[in-house]
Amino acid sequence: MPEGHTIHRLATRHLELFGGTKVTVDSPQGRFTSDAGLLTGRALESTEACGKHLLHHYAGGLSLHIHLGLYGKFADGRMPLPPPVGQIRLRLRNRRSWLELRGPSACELVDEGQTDALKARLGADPLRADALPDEAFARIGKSDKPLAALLLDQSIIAGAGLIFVIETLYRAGLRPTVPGRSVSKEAWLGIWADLCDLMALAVKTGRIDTVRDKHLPEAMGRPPRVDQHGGEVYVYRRAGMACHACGGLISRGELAGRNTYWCPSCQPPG
DNA sequence: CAGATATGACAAC
DNA sequence: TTGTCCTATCTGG
Repeated sequence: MPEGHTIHRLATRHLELFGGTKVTVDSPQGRFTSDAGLLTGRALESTEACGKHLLHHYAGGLSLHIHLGLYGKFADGRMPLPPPVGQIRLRLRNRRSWLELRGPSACELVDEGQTDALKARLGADPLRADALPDEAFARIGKSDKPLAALLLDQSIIAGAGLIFVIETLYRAGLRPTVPGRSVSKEAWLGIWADLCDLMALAVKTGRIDTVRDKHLPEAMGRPPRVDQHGGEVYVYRRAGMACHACGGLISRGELAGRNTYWCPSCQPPG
């Protein structure tokens, strides 16, 4: 679930449900109990997504910082509260709605200085209107590291995760392993624009779709893809399957402990 | 029912 | 590069 588009949707959703109201917070699991007490009774003033980080800003200069990591998940609904199931780190409610958080890698209270520090260590977020691609290119263009690793580095680009990165590289015709140094300024601007488009679409739809119209199932006479993240993609988790464009078999590799995927002929080496 | 796996990030060698 | 953390879900036996 949690790439940047998910976090941006959550920021909007949480403000809709809880903005301007005082919240009651607890931690059925017990790992956020004392902090829950500090939040209870405060009004949610605004929410914000910075890359994959979610911030709730509460009255009195106190903010809730959440990072979902690999497994984190939110659920919400209308009151009354359902009986707690599983490990609920944080539960938040007002008169009308409830919110549950499970499995985050970060769930903590922070002050303004800490939110500033967080933002300072993040790179450009393709989902933020004010983001510019130049600083990222300054780092990519002088690095020997694989391009996929550079794009996943949140201090270079904030918010893109494995699916967006792997799919964007497919669409650019570049292997995940090409060194950053080998990417031209023009190629980089194309990748950046594509990330902005794909991620903005995902914010609208709530799923990651990267397949161009001419390669969609309807156009290609193939069955639509049904799986966990739900979108139509070219290569992510499609190792051994046929490339939608050329019919060749998709490859899988490993990069810093994560799976990478590419089409050997659509993304030629070097 | 055990084991593997997951869209992430970090510390420690 | 390896290990660790967090939780749910899917796989195979």
